[in-house]
Amino acid sequence: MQIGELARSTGVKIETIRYYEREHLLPLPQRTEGNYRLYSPRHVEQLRFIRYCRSLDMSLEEVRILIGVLDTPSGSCLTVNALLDEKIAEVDARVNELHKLQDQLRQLRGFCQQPDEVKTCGILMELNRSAGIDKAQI
Amino acid sequence: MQIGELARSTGVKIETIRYYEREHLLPLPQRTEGNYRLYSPRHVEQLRFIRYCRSLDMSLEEVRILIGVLDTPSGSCLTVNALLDEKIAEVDARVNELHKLQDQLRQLRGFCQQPDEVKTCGILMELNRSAGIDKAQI
DNA sequence: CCTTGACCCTGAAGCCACTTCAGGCTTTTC
DNA sequence: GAAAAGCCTGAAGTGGCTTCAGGGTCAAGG
Ligand SMILES: [Zn+2]
Ligand SMILES: [Zn+2]
Ligand SMILES: [Zn+2]
Ligand SMILES: [Zn+2]
Repeated sequence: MQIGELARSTGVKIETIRYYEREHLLPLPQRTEGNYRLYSPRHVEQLRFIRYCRSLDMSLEEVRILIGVLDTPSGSCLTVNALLDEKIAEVDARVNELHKLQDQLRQLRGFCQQPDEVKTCGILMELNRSAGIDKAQI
Repeated sequence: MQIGELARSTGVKIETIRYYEREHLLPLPQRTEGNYRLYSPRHVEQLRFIRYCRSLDMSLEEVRILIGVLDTPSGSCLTVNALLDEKIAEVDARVNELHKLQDQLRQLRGFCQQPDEVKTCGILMELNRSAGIDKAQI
């Protein structure tokens, strides 16, 4: 299976696959006489694993750790649990931030119901006012 | 006011201030004889405006647009409204994504109550299984 | 007068996770 | 035998900064 087919069957761009190879996240594939990469089902599996971890918002460094853990099957999985707990905490924190942001943005949007001139626009006035208040608070 | 004081009074790092200058987000300051930057209250205001917009998750490109709008006070503020609407939609979408992610992560975490060996860890097994299922779905 | 230390300067490179580009080779198809 | 599709490499670009290397400026103290 060459790189194009791997890309199609996983939905990962060719350049990304080569990038993962450079980053040692995918084992080096065999090569044809013409120097084309040749992948095995094992590569497909590992690439999917990487992408699934990425879809769970893990960094490549974290994926690297997980792959390392998988390669020592007799070790303990404490690392994995810790990694997940941290990730969960991060996501929770981010969601809270974004909830606040939603409130702020909606409130701000309310300051200009119908578009007027820039110099009287409630949004812009409020942006300037809030920037000033931040000043006072800090 | 030189750059250090500006940095202290706004909580923005010196390097970031210089970066904004390079990016034409802050007007060029005056210089002393020794080539030190000299800032006016106008700069303080604009820097705070930038940081406040950034705290609302706007990109520097979007901040640049807002600054441009502010510089033509007789124009209409349609752009501003559109920008905010788009931003609100983006944040809403991201919150939805993260909610799903929270569910996934918590469910995944549940697969390993107490740490066992890597080869029997429910989390790792589930990660591999899910990566495989994604394959079938696509 | 000289040195120390705080403060400032520039240009370049590093961060992450890719993406894009330039320029060229291999294989398949007509 | 020539075009088209596929593949190769190495380098640079993305955003929003941060960090680094290698300096220059300025006020205070000895
Ligand atoms: Zn919610
Ligand atoms: Zn308005
Ligand atoms: Zn939920
Ligand atoms: Zn476990």
